[in-house]
Amino acid sequence: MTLEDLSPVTPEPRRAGRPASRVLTRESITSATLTLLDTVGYEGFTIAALARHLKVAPSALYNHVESKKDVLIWVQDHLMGRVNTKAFEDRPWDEAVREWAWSYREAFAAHAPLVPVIAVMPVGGAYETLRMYEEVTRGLLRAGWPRERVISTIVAVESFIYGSAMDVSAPTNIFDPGALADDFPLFTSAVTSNSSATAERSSADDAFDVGLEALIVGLRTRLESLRSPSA
Amino acid sequence: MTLEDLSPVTPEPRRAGRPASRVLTRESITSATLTLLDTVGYEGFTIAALARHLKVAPSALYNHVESKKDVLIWVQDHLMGRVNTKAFEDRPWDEAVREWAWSYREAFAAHAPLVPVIAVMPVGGAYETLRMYEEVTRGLLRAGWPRERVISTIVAVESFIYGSAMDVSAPTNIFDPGALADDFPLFTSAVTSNSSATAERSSADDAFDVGLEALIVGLRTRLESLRSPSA
DNA sequence: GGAAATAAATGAATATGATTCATTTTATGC
DNA sequence: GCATAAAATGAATCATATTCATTTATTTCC
Repeated sequence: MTLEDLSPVTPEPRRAGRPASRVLTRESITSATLTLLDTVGYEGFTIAALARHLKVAPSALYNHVESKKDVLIWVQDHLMGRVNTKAFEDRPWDEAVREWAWSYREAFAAHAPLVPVIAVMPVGGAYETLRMYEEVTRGLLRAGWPRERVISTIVAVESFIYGSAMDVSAPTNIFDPGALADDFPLFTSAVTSNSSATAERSSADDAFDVGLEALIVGLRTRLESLRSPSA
Repeated sequence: MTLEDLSPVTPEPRRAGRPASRVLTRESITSATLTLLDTVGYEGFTIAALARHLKVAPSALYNHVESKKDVLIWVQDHLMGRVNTKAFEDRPWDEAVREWAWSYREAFAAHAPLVPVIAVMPVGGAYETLRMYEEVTRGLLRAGWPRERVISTIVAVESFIYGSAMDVSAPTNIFDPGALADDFPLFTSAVTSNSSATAERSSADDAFDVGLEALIVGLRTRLESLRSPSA
């Protein structure tokens, strides 16, 4: 037994070469990334920091991903698992859309930097993402949406969700016109009135509610007109 | 006259020290950035490349901006000048919102990487941005929107626009489920039907139209209920 | 009108971070 | 049991943004 064996802080630095049992898996990498993001945010999320959390050398990660972006893709698919689609099983479509949309925004509100990535990422191979879409599609079809209108409906609501998820991380006083207030009096007074009107919930929650309810009303009208192709 | 003076390709390398007339201005930097972005896109947009276009040393730019992000902020405010708000002057609010939203999306569709920046950027000091908001606010107020509801209405529509602007740059086959098609049959068939349904316009345009029209219908309902506070 | 301060350029570091490569060790397939 | 592939280390490498010392010109102030 050497002196090193007595030190509890530095277990044994792993020597080079393939270890007896694998240290890194998709799951361990995804989970460490989520912990790291919670701690240091997206600015502090570096390959070096992730490797440190996983107790491996940075280069070890490249046996499992091709780039840092791949890690983020794993994270985003994982987060899709938190999106609640169960109301599509047995509730009216509008209620289900409401529940789905709120949980979808919630899942990504704390991950705004992922949103631009998700928005343009092909879904092939992203299991959780496809599962989510499958369930939403099932719900809309059962409610009577024509099959060829399902995707555009989903994309429309999703676009609103993505924009709203980014809005959550905006500073509360984002609309403060500052020194230019006098040049833009109408907007300035609207901003002031808005602050007093939304004392309770956050301004972002309020706008999301407004937009989502408007979308649902509009989509209901659309569904009705699609089912009675008279006008 | 030296030999160098005869070469048309290499004018005179500017020597160190403040030049007689300034080379860099907010306008020259913004305009060179737009040209550069058109040429090489956001991946190729580096400080070195921008400096090359402007025929200055990279470090010269830092006399005018604090960071690369500042350049993007100038660009985004510039692009806001392309957003069409004139219908708010004399058209019904729903028509004006439609025109505004399409032009807003158009202005940023080719600049998707800016969207996450805009979405969380304080507007103070951004002149074109504030001007745009002022005119939208004027239009909504004139149409009878309560002042304290204007901001949440704008944010709701804007969130949809931001999400949709990112959607434009998504690959056309983004929803191809690939090898997992058999596991998600409903979604897969919806994707197939969607492709045939939107042969003419792009799928992104179609979804934007669906969402925007739904939003307008829903907002109209909301405006009516706000003006007759009976129910 | 001249000195001091400020602005705006150059060019040479510097810092950070992702990624690559050679090497080592171990597991796995035949 | 051997050949091959997988999975780790550690030491480069590379791309980029940013900083710093220096130079020159303009502007400000007495």
